[in-house]
Order: sequence, then C-alpha cells, then structure tokens
Amino acid sequence: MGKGRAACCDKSKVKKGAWSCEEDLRLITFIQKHGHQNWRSLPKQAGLLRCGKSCRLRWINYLRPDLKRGNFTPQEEDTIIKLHQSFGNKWSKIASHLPGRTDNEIKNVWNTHLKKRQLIHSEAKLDDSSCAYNSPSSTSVLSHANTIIHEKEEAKRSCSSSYNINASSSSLSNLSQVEIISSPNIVDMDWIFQFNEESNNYLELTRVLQDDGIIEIPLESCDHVDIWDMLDIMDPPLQTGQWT
DNA sequence: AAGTGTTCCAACCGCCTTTAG
DNA sequence: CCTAAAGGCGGTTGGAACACT
Repeated sequence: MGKGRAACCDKSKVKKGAWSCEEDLRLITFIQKHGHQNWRSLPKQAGLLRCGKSCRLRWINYLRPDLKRGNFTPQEEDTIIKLHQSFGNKWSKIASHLPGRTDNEIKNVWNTHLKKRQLIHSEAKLDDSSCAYNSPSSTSVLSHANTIIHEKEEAKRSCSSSYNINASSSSLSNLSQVEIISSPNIVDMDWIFQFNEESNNYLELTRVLQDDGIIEIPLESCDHVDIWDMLDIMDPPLQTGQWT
C-alpha cells in the first residue's frame, strides 16, 4: 500500500465527462435488476467504464425514479431560502426537506437564482427602511419584481426539450423495450430500442418517422434524449429504503 | 451573421464521515 | 481501538446554450 489515500479508481481506465444514452441505460438496467449495494464494483458489473462515484452521482442526481423533474415552484424556492437561513450551505440537509430534489440541484438553484434574488431583497429592504413613506410600498413592488423574475426564469426553462417515454420490461423474455415518444411540439418521430440481457447489449435503436417508415440509427446518436421518465414507469429496483 | 460575454448545470475533485474487519 | 475502504458532501469548473452587441 502506498502513501496517502488510495484513489477511488484507476483514473486512466475510466471515462469522464457527460454520460451517453447507452451508459444511462446500462446503469438504469443494472440498478433495476440488482440494486446498488456496492458502488465501487457496480461499474465493472454493469459494463461501464466509469468510476463508482460517478455512477452514484449520475444515479442520485439524474436517473433515480423518485426525482421530481422540472422547475422549482415558488414554494420550493421559499423553502430553500428559509432552510438556507437556518442551515447555511448544508445542501443535503436542505434537500432532505424537499422530497424529489437533490442537494446538487438545490445548490445550483441557490447559486444561479436564489442568491442573486436574496441580494436584491436585502438591498431593497435597505431602501425600504430608508424610504418607508414611499407609495406604493416597496414590499409590494418587491413582490411584483420577484414574480416577474420567477416568470422569466420559468419561461426560459420551459423551452428545454422533454420526452414522454413508454417502457415495458418482462422478466420472462429477458428483454426490456423502451419507446421514447417525442414531445409533440419538438420533432415528429418516435424512438425505440431494446436491451438484451443475455447478450448484455442493445439490439437496436430505431427512429420512427411518423409518416415515412423507420430509419435505423446507431445507439450513440441518441445522446440528447432524456430518458429519466422511463424510470417512473418501470419496476422499482431491488434497493430497499431510500435512494441515497 | 458573426463575435463576444454571460448564465447555467452536470459532473468532477478532494476532504470528511461512516462502516467493516 | 485501529485502519482501510467506501460512501457522502460541498466547492468548483468546463462547456453548452443563450443573450447581447
């Protein structure tokens, strides 16, 4: 054993950066079937060239089925602000009060939106106390401004693409089929692919144009597809208790 | 239309804590 | 109790997407 802490994995042999659609599916399929008792050994068993920590992070922050996907509501944002006042940057503690939200997500929302808003608030409060006789009240102006900020952020975020996914899996056939149906206002096509557990590989991925038949494309080309909805309708994994 | 600046978030890094032997 | 391994956490960053000039 060398000096210091051993690396969690051999950095030269692991892939880094954004996860591909195939990697996501491998991870999902593996956890659905086997759970995640040991993150360190999981990548090898699942056939992933990733560090165990990376798999854990990907699952917890993005793939696990109990995640509440989508924008934070004003209520959730208020909760974060209040909890941050009591806990500070204890993101996991804050996340434990917001079911379906991850510490990473909350941290990002805080750093990108709420921190700024808090700053505006505290500055406005200073103005409010020095110009308390102004009408309409600074508080109502502030509240209005807050609503506008939130609406702008909502509009911006709602532009991101989303997909509806139908999934079916059968323990008898050793085959999982997932059909990704495009969002109606984005593109007019469906995606279908199958994972064969015997060969431990994907049999096919097809892009189905609604009018023009089927065009086969390689699996790697589906990197942009959001697949998390699939988890909502698949069988629960063999993991007991909480996801984290 | 092109170039530049800004925002946002997924993912990484490394430290701390917990657990198993 | 001690040690090493694994899990958990918070800070940071790379780069894609978007906004502005």
